[in-house]
Amino acid sequence: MEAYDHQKIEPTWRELWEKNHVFGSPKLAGKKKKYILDMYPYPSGEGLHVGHPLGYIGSDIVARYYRMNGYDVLHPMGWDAFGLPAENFAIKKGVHPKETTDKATARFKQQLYNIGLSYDWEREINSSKPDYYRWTQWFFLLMYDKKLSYLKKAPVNWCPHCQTVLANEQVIQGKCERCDTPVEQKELQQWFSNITSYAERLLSDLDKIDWPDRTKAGQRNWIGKSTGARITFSLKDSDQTIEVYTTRPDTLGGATYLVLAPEHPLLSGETMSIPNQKEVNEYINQAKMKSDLERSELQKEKSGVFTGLFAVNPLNGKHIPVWTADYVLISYGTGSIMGVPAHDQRDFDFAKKYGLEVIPVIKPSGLWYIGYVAKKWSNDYQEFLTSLENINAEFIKKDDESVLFKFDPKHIDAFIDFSKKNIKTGSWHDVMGDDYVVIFDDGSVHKVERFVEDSDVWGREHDLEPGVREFSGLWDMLMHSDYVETICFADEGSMFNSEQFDGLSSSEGREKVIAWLEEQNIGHKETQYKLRDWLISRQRYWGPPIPIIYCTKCVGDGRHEVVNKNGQEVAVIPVPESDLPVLLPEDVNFKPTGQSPLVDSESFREVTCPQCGASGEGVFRESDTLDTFVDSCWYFFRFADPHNENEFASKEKIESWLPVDIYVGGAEHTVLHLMYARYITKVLFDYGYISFDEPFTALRHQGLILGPDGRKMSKRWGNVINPDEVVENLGADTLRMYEMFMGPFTNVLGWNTDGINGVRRFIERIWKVFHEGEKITDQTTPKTLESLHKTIKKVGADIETFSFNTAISSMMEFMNTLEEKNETISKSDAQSFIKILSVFAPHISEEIWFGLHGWQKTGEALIDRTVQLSDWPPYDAEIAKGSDVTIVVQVNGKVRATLQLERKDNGWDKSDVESLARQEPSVSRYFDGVEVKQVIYVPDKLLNFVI
RNA sequence: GCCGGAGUGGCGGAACUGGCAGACGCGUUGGUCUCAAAAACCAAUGGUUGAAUAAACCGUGAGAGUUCGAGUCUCUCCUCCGGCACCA
Repeated sequence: MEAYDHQKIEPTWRELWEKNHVFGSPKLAGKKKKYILDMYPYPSGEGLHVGHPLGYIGSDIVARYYRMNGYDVLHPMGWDAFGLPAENFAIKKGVHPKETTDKATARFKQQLYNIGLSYDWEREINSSKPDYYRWTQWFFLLMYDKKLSYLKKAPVNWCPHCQTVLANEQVIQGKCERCDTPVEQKELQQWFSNITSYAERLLSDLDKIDWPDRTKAGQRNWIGKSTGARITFSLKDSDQTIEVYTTRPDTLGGATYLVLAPEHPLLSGETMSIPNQKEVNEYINQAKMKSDLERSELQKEKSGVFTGLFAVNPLNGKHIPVWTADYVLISYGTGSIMGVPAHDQRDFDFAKKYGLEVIPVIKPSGLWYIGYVAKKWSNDYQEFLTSLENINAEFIKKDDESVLFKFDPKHIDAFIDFSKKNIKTGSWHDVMGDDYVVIFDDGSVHKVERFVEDSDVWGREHDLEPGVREFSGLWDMLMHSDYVETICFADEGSMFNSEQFDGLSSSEGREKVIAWLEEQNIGHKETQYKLRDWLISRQRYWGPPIPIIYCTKCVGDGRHEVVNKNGQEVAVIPVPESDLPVLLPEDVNFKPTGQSPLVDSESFREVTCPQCGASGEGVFRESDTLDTFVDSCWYFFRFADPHNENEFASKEKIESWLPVDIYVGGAEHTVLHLMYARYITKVLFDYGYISFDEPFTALRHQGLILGPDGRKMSKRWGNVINPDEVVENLGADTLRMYEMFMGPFTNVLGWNTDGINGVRRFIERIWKVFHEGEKITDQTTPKTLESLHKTIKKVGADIETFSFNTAISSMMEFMNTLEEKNETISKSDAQSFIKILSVFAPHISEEIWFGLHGWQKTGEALIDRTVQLSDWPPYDAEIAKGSDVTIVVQVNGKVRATLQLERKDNGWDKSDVESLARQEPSVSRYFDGVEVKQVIYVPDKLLNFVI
């Protein structure tokens, strides 16, 4: 008896598979294809921990499954090898990024190889190699040619630590995604790509792809579509106007002031004079000093200054003040807003702070009244609370001293009634709704419409309570009471205080107001997106150089775009395609200076203008590099044709393999990579390069593996599990199976050393049964046969839905059955089981497979013999159903018995089952002296007596 | 605040279109083997009452509802995780 020795089995098979190119991916005419792709990794110097391969193992199983099911499968792997960590390491240690990257790549590859992943390594790609980034540069030129990439001076995100600009998507909560340094805003000339022109399609096409909900939601949220109106406000005593964007034109009547972002051009004073220019300038400078983070972190406390200007509310002609405040962002909409404090929380906070007018124009359709009553105003506070409960009041805030509540207006009379009885002398109760209703201690009831001053009410309140005397009026008092919490109503309702639009619902009103604005020629419907253009240039070294040459001599030729660069006029000359790649020079100083290190490379700087042939002074290259997300936005095309020297990939090969059928990777790429890749795909589609416009038909995210201590694996905690060690000690098959068995593929799970031993035990049992042949005879016993067919069915279905954990548990169930006394299996049925096992545990399966066939372990005829390329076994649906049925017998929905019956072709009759059930003592004992009202029967499943 | 996702034994988790809740594995307990231990194997394992492998009741975050029957459907609420967030 030969013990299971993974160290003896696994490396040998891996070598044989690789040598014989078992996992090659020819595309044969007429055969179905599956392109199953992992997000290609950044090869970090740290190497892999066991969490990294989780996704790779899952996709590998799926790839193997489809391969065995007769598909041509493309399952490649490559390296996202450009990027900041290697460069930062170079700065710190002086080792060239190329060197560290190549080393890390080799290590990664070895680690992945050791897990027995079925990649076609002949298609390996590396984004830092010239034969790859040549095409990254080509994509840039394509976008430039189609006016999709452009140079623009704009406020951009700048990371002071990394000394480079960042895309919006790389700023996480105001901080650099790499180093966590707060990001600054700088006005810089940068290369952008016009992804915003694809916003609508990027949004609507989400409907046609099979992606996780949260990922789609993340993209929708990032694109941030909103519909509303652009409204032009004219300024008092001036012919200038201010345009605002709003999603709530129905609240126009409530606009009591305007706010401009501090960066708004009007504030410079160049186009018109600003009365309070001095204060405004001070404020602008102050705002400039703040980082984005500071501006948003201080959001509780709003700030701003009055410009001295007044605008005219077009709906009611009121003169309203114009302010500037940094809660308004220049980058969204028109950079200015109308302040509607009654119906927007932010505007309300601002108005409250600066004492601006609040005019409500939307009421909540008479759905409720809001009231506030303090204990000190009531005779019996407890009784008052009980009365409130009797009218079904909903408590917003309730404690021993006071209560804030709301209730249905139909109870207003009841409220007035019990309030009258419960008011302390010298006090009053009040509620706010359609009206402001006040009930005084003498029983008089006052109703105030629209919160306007009412001398009766105000006078009485003033007389009754000393505290009231501090306030200048009714509104002032409301604003300083607990009502403030409820005065601002941001939902939809019906319009009032809005001239001809009174009585309309918000949704109707929106349309009508927009129509009216259009008639007056002072506004129109508008759609806005949060998505910004993609900033693609970086002032760093380790990336593909941007293939652009600037030439002063070509400025006048009228054929090239002219820009101002470093204070001089230059023509923008794209590097001709035949001159690609623009090689990344190696003789550079990596120190980040805020300029690309390429500036200092002599070999890089010296260039001849491809247009006019000039060189020397006045002709120079763009020294910025492309962001690594440009590398990764197209790499999945390259796998179809990785060695093509004439195109990024041939059209024919793209069409035969793409789009990617199943894409597997981390959820952290919700917006960055996945959005850019979709964008590039749409560009290629639009310009006729490809015939599809979504790159990834289906997307799945793998979960996270935490350390045994439940913390994220990290050197810092000393809880990193290295896959190399697991492979060494327990074997790649055990590692693969355990990672798939740990739990659902997408879950966050802790590594458990006991758990992996359980899987190892399972594998050893398989070895004992199949390799030692303990249970193999020439007959499969019926029970085992049924279990086998069930298992084949379930494993196949589970793989397709990424339910690997349940696939493995059904294989365990099968083994449990087979290992029961007297159960045996035939050789060919054993082979079927080994086939399905092989996608999870390829090495041991191959060993057993060869053993069952009596073949020698050699490369001879391996392609024809290997279990890896065998056919997925079919299952017999009839056998899988089983020979017996179990019918549950319930009395009033409670299980009282089960009937084990032989399966009948057309199922059991209700009457037969019922009479059998009635014979069961555990059922019939419930029938004494009661009448069975109803009997419910679900064929072959359940019988329920209702008594 | 908004948008997603999820709450099931001691733990990871099963449960198809509503139909035996807790599959499978870990852990735990008992046993076999052993001088002993480990490993391996066998058995038990949601909770309460109970001598019980009798029986009953309770059990899928909380509360209501629909239904003969709810982990699954509907409503309200709570908690946790993830993403976005002054986007007008």
